[in-house]
Amino acid sequence: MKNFKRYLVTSALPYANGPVHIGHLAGVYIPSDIYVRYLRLKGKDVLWICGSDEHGVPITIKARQEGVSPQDVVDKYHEIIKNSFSEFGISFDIYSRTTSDMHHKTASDFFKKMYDAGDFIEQTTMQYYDAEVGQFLADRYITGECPHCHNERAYGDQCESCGTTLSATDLINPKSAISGSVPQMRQTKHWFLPLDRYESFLRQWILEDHKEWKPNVYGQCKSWLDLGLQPRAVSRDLDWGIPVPVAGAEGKVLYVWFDAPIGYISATKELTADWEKYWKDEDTKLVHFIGKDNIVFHCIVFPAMLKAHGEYILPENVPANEFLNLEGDKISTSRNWAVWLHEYLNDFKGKQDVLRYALCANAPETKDNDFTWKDFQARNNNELVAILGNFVNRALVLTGKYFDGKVPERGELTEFDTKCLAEMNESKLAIETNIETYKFREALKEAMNVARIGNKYLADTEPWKVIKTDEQRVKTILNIALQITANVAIAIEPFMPFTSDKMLKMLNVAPLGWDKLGCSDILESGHVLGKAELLFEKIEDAEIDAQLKKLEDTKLTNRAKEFVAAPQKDEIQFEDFAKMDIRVSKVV
RNA sequence: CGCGGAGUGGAGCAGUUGGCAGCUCGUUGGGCUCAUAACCCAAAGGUCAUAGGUUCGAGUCCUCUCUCCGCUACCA
Repeated sequence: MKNFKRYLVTSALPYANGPVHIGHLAGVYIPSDIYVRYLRLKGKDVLWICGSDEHGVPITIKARQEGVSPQDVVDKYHEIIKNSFSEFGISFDIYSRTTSDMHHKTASDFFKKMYDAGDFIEQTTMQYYDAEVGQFLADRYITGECPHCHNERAYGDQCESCGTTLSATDLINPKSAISGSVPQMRQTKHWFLPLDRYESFLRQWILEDHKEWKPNVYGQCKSWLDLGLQPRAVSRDLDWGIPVPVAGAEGKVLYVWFDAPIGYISATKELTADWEKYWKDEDTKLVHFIGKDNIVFHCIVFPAMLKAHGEYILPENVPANEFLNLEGDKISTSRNWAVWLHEYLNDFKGKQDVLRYALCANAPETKDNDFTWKDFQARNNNELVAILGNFVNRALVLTGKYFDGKVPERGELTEFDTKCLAEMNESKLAIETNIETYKFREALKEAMNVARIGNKYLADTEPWKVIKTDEQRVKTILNIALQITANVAIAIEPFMPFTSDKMLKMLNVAPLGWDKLGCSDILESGHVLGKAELLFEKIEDAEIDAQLKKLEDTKLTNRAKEFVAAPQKDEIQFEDFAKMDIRVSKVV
């Protein structure tokens, strides 16, 4: 395996048309935060890049709906998103945005360089145009009657009733989804990235050289490559975005999916003058953390762009996660079916690590998973409180009681002591291996295992009994229990940084590096410990019920909306009404 | 018959090249009493979605069927 000198980690740019929710966190930001924190603890040279994705049609639509400018929309959500991340300890080195000057220039130059090299093809096509709002319409924004099943609410790209893939021109009686007006066909010119030119390169690079990618990622790429790649438009007719930097391209901007990944580069440039070292040196390991919906862009389109441009390195891995559902239903921004981070922070003050833990322990790494509040409560009460918090409390309380809060001196170790310390050392390796192969759930379990070892150690050595007969032995026992506590603080840092911090304060020590993990001499004897406090508290049923009630209300609201929106049924004649057999009874 | 991922004890998940089915939580019984009724030990509980096939042997490979989720529509 190649030994890289530095790491460049990116996380999918959240789209700035709404706040971020638990799905974002579980799928992308927590895994990448764990990965980066781990690398930093190991003293690696690592940059972690992210920012808001602020262009594209949906933002212009949202702006129109709210009667504000697109800039107002992205300004608002950029702030909310940025704050949520910061509150949750998501430790980007930079959180930038694609409306920045640096990004406009970088993306524009990127396009220009490819344009000059003849990497695009120009094509003039006919497309639907909404004259009322003065905008060309993407297939999705056209509705009409499906030519196959005659569902009247089919979209221009697909009929959700019969599942057929459509083209907007297939629809009977097309209407603009934005204004409701009848769209006209107009001629428009666009630039296309001929992905087919990169097919053989991509086949070799992914299918041969990166067989270690996750099955969901590899399989998806293989499917795309086997189907054959088509040229893909990289421009749009829109007035919100980065203007296509070519003469005669007025009113055209770069397609949001062309400019967004370049945002990783722009943000790195903003962060450091040394940016080229991270993007252009073969000794850099580039890793993209994304959700499964982004696989094609990060594995096919963006690498093709980077390859075409010529100067950049390609990602070493793209560990995409699947999706997280909420209480059995798909998370949805439009249906408000989500746990919003800014709301969680309000409802569960100071409990960032609890959510981080619950989401990591149940992260959708191999398939879609379900977040339930009951599971959240159980994880907190049965694992964080009972195993982690309880062990730390036991070790510190016992030391306070018997030795006045000072680390006691260690005597000779028994065989059992040595065995426990050895187990702790094994945990270190297990955590490392799992993090490095993007198995964060398993890594977290191994980190928690260190606390389990601690609980078992105390249960087996029974210092509260031994103290009556052999104080020297108890000194050794508690010395080891405290060393295990210090180890726990290191092991959980990538996963629960706030808790790790609290533990360090309670142990009264400065931050410890990853290489200390597995050591049994972190705390010197005589060292005075800080004040012990509980790391976690139980979450009562009432709090969980309140959250469930909130979701139930959302469901009712949605149902009410749908009821209003549903078309009325045709009126019937009295004879038809009379055919019905209606009976009324009381359920007791 | 479009393509990809997934379907494993009550819940959530592991199972690498095919070799006696594991983990966390929950449940039951016991132990301990330092600790946030927490901790430790033990047990029960699975025909590995379904139906066939290859093999000495299949959760693992092949084929059929069913279900869920994605697949340049904003959303990880």
